[in-house]
Amino acid sequence: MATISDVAARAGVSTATVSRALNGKSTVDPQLAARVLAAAQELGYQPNGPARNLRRQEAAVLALIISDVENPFFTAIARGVEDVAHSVGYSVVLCNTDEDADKERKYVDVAIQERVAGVIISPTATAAGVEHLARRGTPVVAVDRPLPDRESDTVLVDTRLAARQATTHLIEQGYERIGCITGPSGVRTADDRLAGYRDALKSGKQRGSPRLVRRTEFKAAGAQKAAADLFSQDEPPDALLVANSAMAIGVLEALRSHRLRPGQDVGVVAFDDVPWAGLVEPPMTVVAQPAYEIGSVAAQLLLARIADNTRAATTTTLGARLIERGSSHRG
Amino acid sequence: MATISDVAARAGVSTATVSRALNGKSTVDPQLAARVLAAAQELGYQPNGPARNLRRQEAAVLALIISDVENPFFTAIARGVEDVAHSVGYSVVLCNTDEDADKERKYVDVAIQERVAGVIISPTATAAGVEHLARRGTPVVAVDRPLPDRESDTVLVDTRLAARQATTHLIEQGYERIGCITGPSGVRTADDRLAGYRDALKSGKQRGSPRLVRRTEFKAAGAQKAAADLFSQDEPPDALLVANSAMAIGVLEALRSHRLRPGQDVGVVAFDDVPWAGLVEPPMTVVAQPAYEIGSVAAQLLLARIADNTRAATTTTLGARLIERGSSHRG
DNA sequence: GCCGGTGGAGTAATCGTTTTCTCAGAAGCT
DNA sequence: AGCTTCTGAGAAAACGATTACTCCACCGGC
Repeated sequence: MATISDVAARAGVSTATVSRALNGKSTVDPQLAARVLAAAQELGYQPNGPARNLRRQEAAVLALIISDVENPFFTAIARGVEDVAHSVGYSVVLCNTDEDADKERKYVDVAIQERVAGVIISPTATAAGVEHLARRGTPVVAVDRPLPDRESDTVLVDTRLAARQATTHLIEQGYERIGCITGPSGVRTADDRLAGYRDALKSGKQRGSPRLVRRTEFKAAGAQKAAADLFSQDEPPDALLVANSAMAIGVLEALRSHRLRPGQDVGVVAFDDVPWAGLVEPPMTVVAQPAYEIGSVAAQLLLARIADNTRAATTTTLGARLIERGSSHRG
Repeated sequence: MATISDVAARAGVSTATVSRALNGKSTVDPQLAARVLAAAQELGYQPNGPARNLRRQEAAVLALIISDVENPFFTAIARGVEDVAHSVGYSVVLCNTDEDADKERKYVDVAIQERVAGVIISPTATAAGVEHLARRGTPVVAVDRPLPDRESDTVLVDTRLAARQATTHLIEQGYERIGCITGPSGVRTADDRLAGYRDALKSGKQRGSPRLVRRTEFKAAGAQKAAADLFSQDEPPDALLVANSAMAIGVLEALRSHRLRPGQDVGVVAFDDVPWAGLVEPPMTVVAQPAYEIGSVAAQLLLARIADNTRAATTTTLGARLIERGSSHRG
């Protein structure tokens, strides 16, 4: 593997000049620069990243730590981050925590060890290890959920309001026993969606009941059980607010096996506008979150903070949009 | 940020001893080792990755270069890779090429520059830049599609056979004008699925026709147009083999807008068993590919090759499974 | 008692860049 | 002409780990 000194030798200059020429730094005689470039080309020179990062004390890499690669919401965020990052020459490393505090801690440590320039994270309930980042001074942006204590840049969706609007929509459609299936207690988005649901019931003069609420992992299997459980009660719900798209799959399966038709028998609104939402029968009413935008905004904030870490921490709250389809209409 | 010499000073030993103690190398007096560990703990020491990688001439990182993070098939592969890699202490960097040769080339260069230990890639049609990897001696495993000329470890699905079986299934169900919507020419999986489709027609004594075949990007939008196009012909197809799940979404949308019922009017089989396949009406018949297994096998092969680069290149071909649901039955 | 072997720890070289000095020569000014 | 200023390029010092050597002390065998 060719090194910078091979290039220097071939071009008949010092390594310092090669470095300057290749990085377009300061002023190098154009003729020399051309010679250096040619030499590098001929040797197929690829700079040694670790050496560069060691010297620079920082890698042009952003770490994106999310809780589930298989959730379309997070992959859309990833795209938003990537597009922005790449446009300014940063690479993105995607890390998958599976909502597991140990994995999260491990990835945070890897991020620190590799001296990434910054971290975008959707923290687990405990936000394990993020204080290490703070200690080291690595810029952090939280997405989807805020960090518990640390103040940092944060990009959120007003998910409580969105949940409220979705629930209000169900009330307006005439549903009278509206249930809610949301994520684990302690996960902020899960709590917020539940809170928004309750807000709506209260202002809609409906009485809520713990018997209409279930909490489980953000997965299909858990939601299916929860829904089955709800529908085998004496007074089952006639509508459901579902906190994400994986859960929606479980709920729809449960409805099917109970021979309940979405819309007709049980109104359904779920979070996240997945591509297949329009294909089920009837099409599913959803709360569309601006996932791509979350990612791109987060990346921009992170880059700004990398450039200037003295900026005050900001919180950006984006709006969600209710997309009405058949699953929330009786007719 | 604490360095290894800070730890050494605090423990009253040399940096060499610290390094040995922390890496569990050779023999260090247990008492000393304990002192070192304590010192590291107290200082919150995190080794400097770039420095280590520079010296070791290799990073404990695998690059996974795929063509679409939003495709569940590829995210499932990613999980397979991750699980294996992490179990032996490697990290995984996920890179998204969007089927774009330039991005692919760029990511390959990044992988080389960062001196990753190995690369798993689903190459674009041109496999841009992979020869750089070969030149540098970086181990490579191809997944989903083979590399054009380079011989390397490869993990494939027998997608041609799967397409043939799926098409034969449609023939057996009594469909008589079976069409095919597949990916761009030159993409191996797209070509193979088309070939398998033709194999089946031939042995089923059905006459194929170019008017029943459409090629487009592996995306919903393209497939929707293609399907709309097919159905507005004089003699439209009465069944379709669809080459991936994103395309299936486009096809189902097109069917809906033409008021054609899957199964009843038009038989449908699509590749990839996505979670929502069972939820559409009627449930969709699919070809389930062992995506997670592709990833885990690929990671194992890569790790083996990292350990011993003299091994002969192998090709592993996994089978796919047809899951029959309602969309391919008339009744 | 001497010598080779060995376990355990320190010294210092090394990885390949970037970047700070340093310096030579050209150019500009009076 | 003599002085400063400026420009461009080289020499060499980092960056922080790993590891090949070296060295010391101790042990056992003869």
